[in-house]
Amino acid sequence: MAGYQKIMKKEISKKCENDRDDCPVKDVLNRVGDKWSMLTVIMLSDHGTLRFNELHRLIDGISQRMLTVTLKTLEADGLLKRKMYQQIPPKVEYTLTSLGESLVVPLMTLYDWANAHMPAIKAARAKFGKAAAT
Amino acid sequence: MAGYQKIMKKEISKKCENDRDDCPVKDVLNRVGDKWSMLTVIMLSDHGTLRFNELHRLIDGISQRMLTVTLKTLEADGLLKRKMYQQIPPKVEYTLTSLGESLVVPLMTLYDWANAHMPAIKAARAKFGKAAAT
DNA sequence: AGCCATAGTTACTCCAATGTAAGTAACTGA
DNA sequence: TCAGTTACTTACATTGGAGTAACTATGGCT
Repeated sequence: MAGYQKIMKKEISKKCENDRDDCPVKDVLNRVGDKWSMLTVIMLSDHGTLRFNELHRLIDGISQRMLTVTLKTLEADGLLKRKMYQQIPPKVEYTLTSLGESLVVPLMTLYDWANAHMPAIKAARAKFGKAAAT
Repeated sequence: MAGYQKIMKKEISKKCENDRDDCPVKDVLNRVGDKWSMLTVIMLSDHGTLRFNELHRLIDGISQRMLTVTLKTLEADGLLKRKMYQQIPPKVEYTLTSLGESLVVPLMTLYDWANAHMPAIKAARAKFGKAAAT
């Protein structure tokens, strides 16, 4: 393993050992790891700007409540911005901030890893299931 | 944004739109995003090989049950391997597989991002909290 | 008058993840 | 004889994230 990664490993471990309620990775994973945030970020990254109901239609299966909740926490974290138009019927547009766009990069890395190693993981699961059944 | 990323973005969106229950990123996030998996992987990555109680002491706050559950799912996914020694009292050693080690790399990317942008996120939260209180 | 649309909110339920506490088997040292 | 060790398992309680459905306000359309 490269020297850089060795140094980072030490650091990551130290942070999470001593400071476990304030570990930034845990914090970020709590956001990104929920059911809808990542999908929302990806949709906005792909389509640029979207209205509430456009997102609702695009993200298959999300309820109105979960969409508002997800959008609110993403907005609170500064990952997207809301633009309201004072008109009837209401119109609100959502767009990723540059912070939100920058999150797409590490997400991509994770996507690459997941995509590359999914077959290995599925094989391991199948094998484990068989071993447990024996 | 670079061409490579644009292509990846299209792909990630397509996968998650059409195939939402089999999106590999969601699957991986479900594992990595839980409360203890990432910490366990990091500890093992840092220390190489650890016994059950060594992990228990190292991961501050984890219960025995959660440690066994976490280790079992990580093992089922092929991210770590168990080595049992048939002796009394029992001795079991846990080590990351190469698959598990490879997961540390994207985790590092996420860590870098989280570390770099945490101040911005905290600032956004503080600002949002104030705006809501008004 | 009645229905549709937008962008939500409110009040509930439900379930899976997590936590707590105790029990298990086999041996060791005091 | 009895506590201590290791690596768990089992049963039960709790909690927070997610789901469902109904309700809100305003105006346009028919």
